[in-house]
Amino acid sequence: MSAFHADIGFEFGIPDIVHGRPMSIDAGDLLGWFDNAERDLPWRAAGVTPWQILVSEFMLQQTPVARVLPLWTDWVARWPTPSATAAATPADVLRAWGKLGYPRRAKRLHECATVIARDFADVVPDDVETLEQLPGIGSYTARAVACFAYRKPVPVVDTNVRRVVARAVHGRADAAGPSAKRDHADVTALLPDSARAARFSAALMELGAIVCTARSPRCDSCPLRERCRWRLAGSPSADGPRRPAQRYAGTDRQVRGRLLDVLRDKEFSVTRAEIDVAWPMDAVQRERALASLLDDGLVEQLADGRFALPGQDRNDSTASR
DNA sequence: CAGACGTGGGG
DNA sequence: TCCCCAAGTCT
Repeated sequence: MSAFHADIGFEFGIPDIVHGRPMSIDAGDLLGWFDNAERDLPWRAAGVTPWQILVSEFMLQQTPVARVLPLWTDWVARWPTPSATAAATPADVLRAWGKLGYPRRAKRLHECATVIARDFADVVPDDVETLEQLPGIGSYTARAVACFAYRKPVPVVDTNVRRVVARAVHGRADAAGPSAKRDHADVTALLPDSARAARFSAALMELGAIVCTARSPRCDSCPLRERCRWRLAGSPSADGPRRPAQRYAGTDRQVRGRLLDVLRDKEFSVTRAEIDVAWPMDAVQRERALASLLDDGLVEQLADGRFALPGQDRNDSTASR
């Protein structure tokens, strides 16, 4: 048993053999599990278009599935294509986004739709390089779209994948700092034949999302438990320093959220006074938050000094002429 | 590269 | 209650 453990040289890229099979993650194990455990998420249904998948990826950035679920279906029914989305005003899009969080994503999604409608004939690009150039699309989202919408065998690395790889392959309690080059190399090495690669990536993410979770992993029901290096090493706890938890209460982010909330709820524009009551405690902070919202294009000031969501319909009785 | 950027639910 | 964290992107 001790000799067994001695063979686990996870400091090196040696493809160790356990029970006659390669170490780390076996595609068959993972895919077999996924066939039964896959969640029935609406954006995975047959007939969902690349654009609609892209919308789900925007919404899922730093946001739990449970909070995206109630929004996505109505959203894609209302704006099924890039051109339909582009035809809406940013204000419409920001309102539909509601309190999903990080409203800049909504703005970028609208910008992304505009570019795709105008420059790509309303067709979402299928290659990572092109996708990465679009507003709001970074390395993860570009790969997710290429993989999940177009079935391309590209590595898709999100926080779930990084955690699963850190544990199962590297024997660490959690992922080290992100490193695109290393992360992609890690996953590329795991990818099975191109026919199964896309589903493998979906399965890897799914495992991290519902089994190999950050807080309390359910190793007992993990399809990788027999060869997971972290588990074989005795599931050691994390060693490195915890990065300080980010505060929210009292931050500019909270103020921005509060101000935007006022604008979302008003049908037309609002006065400076209405902005002020949304955050009366600190005028300096309030002005800073408002300025940043203006700067981000999330809010605009009208000629009469009132504030509104960008592209907001001004045709109300109080609008100046 | 560290820090900003929303929001709310679960342990 | 408080803290952690959830399919990242941009500067």
